[in-house]
Amino acid sequence: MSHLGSIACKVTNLKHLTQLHANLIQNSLHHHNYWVALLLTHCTRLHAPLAYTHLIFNSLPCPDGYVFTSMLRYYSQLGAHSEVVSLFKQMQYCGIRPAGTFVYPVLIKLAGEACIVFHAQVVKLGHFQDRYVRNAIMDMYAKYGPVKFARKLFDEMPERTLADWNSMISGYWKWGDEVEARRLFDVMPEWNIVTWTSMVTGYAKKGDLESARRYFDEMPEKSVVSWNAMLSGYAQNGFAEKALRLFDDMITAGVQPNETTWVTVISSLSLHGDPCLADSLVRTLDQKKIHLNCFVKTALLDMYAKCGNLETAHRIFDELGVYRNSITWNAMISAYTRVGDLTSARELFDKMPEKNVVSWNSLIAGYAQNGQSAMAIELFKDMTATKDLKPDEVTMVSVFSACGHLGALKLGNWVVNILNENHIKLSISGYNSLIFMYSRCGSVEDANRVFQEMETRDVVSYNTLIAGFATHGHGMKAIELMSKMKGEGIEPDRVTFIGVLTACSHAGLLEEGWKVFKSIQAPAVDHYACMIDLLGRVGELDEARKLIESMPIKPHAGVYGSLLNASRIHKRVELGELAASKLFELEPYNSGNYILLSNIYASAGRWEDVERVRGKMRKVGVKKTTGWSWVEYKGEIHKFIVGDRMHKRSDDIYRLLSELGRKMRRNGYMADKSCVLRDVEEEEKEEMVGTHSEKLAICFALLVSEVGAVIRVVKNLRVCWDCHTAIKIISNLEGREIIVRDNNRFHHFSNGLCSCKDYW
DNA sequence: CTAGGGTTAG
Repeated sequence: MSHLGSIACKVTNLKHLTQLHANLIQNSLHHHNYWVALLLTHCTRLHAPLAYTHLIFNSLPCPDGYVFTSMLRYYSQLGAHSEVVSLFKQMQYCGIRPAGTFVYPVLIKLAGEACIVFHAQVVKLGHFQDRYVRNAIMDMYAKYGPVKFARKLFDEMPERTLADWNSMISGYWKWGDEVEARRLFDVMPEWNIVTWTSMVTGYAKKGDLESARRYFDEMPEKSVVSWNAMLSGYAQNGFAEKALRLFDDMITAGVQPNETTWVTVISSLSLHGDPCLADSLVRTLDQKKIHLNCFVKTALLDMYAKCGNLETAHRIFDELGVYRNSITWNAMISAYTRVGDLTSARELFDKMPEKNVVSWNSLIAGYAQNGQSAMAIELFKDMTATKDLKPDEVTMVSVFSACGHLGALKLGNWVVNILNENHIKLSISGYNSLIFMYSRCGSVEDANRVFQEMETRDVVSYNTLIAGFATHGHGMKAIELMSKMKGEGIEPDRVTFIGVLTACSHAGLLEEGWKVFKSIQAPAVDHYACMIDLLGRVGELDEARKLIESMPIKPHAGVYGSLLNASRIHKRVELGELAASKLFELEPYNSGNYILLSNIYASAGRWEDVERVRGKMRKVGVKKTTGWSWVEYKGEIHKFIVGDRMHKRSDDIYRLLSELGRKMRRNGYMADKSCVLRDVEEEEKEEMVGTHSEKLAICFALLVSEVGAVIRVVKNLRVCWDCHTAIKIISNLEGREIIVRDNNRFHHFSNGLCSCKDYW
């Protein structure tokens, strides 16, 4: 017996546990309640697999109260609520009287919403005299609410232990009541490590790291838990470097890191995405013979995934087997979405047993970030149909972004309704995504309204609205907003200047643009590209060329792209050729450059050169990028591609198209080679042939929309110039306002005119 | 036996 006792003391991992188990079987002690209860306790501590724990529990012919209690604890740790309840029933069925001291704390922690019932039952059974039980109930109210009930019990207690004070304090932190938490801390008779640590965690969760650090430094003594609290405070608030430095301090202070410490350290390191660092970390863990529990393994999985090593990540995922929890699944799902493998991500998501908000958010964000906005919104619709799950701010950020990309204002407003219905509070980044959505949906007024409503704004808020002004061609407003942000003490960054210069460019504000450009300390390549775009659009092409020649840094494709586009606007063949030759070196597979150059030749009537460029395209093997256009109608996105025949209203659309063609000719519009009715010709056989997508989308909108309503179309590329002319005519003939959003700006057509100046 | 620390999504 005594040797078993010494083995039992040394159970620090699952291998030891199975050894002890084997020893018990050898000594025929595996039907002994005492030993089984001990084994089950170890199972809880070591997060043993469910099947193994069941095996131990089921081997007992008649478990007693202690064995049941151990099993309850195991389930409670897993969060297996229904199992706890059924085990509790089984216990009562077996006639085992619940030992309040042991059973109730376990049950109560799981009960959550059912807490009042348990509270009553405990009082009825007379367990309320027990201070552990009393603390457990109070702690339950403190954690799950209403926190007022906890306070009532706390105030009515005949005597209060330190644990009661501590429960109450962490309860207040949990509900965000910093004032009350601090007040209690200040008036309580004595403090221990737990008290101090709760204060550190409380402030850290609030994001007030200075206060957290102050309490941490003032603590008379620290445990690993205290260090871990401070570490995760830094890590959770995005200060990975500070966390790692604190970890060094911890080692210097001679504190042994435990598994929890490593979890935080690994997650801080994984932000670097450095494979070498990952390998050396794993070696360190191996050298120190650190036991890897499921938390550490999940953190490692995530780290490998972020370093681009998906094979190892997946291996860990497989190895974890029954140890997998929802976080493991989520980490694996986002590992796939990060590399754009949405099929695998979706597969995992569908297989996942218990999905939570993060699972949905990961996949929705995955779709949104990989250009599948419509899918993101579909998934969000599925999510809202799931009753026991509420979207949160993170969900909204992705969905707003998706609506913005689609330019789907009605959908966006529907999402805003859901936001209000669920009383979701938005942080700065939430508001920023809302600003983005409204400005990309064409409602820069709403974007501005949201911006004005914000209590605090960051540089992204300003940048987003400035970019919104830029796409709408409001140059002066963008410049004014930049002055305003300076006035409020927020320094413009690289992105701000890109926004303002783009705005100047779209509004033709040469002088103001120059001023802004000259105010940039060390302009980046992108700023040069914007400035060259501005010079080019207003016709200062030689100035633009001079600016390129004077650049202290190597120009990139954007710079020559601006020059090429300007050459197209102002029909400068030789300059266009120069820009194009650079571009064919820099990005030979970008079809847009070939198209622009051939358009320049076409506008000069140099058809042989047009043919030559097309020949070059074929030779290099460049395929024309497929452009999509879409229209929002009744909460659905209707998407069109060149020559689309897939849409269910296709026949009607083409009928309308030819009707429009006849109408144009009757009104004297000529269909010449460079304009109006020209569609992609047979010559581009291998590619998509037919009517351009924006024309199809507009026709669809004409069919379904109410008379006189504004038509809104989004295209994911530049509106091609012949379509641009055609849309002007359509707006005139049909008396309709048509708004087309490009990949970089809004075109506002009415009465045969367009708001932009750079198309013929 | 009660109270403090952990991994995932924007």
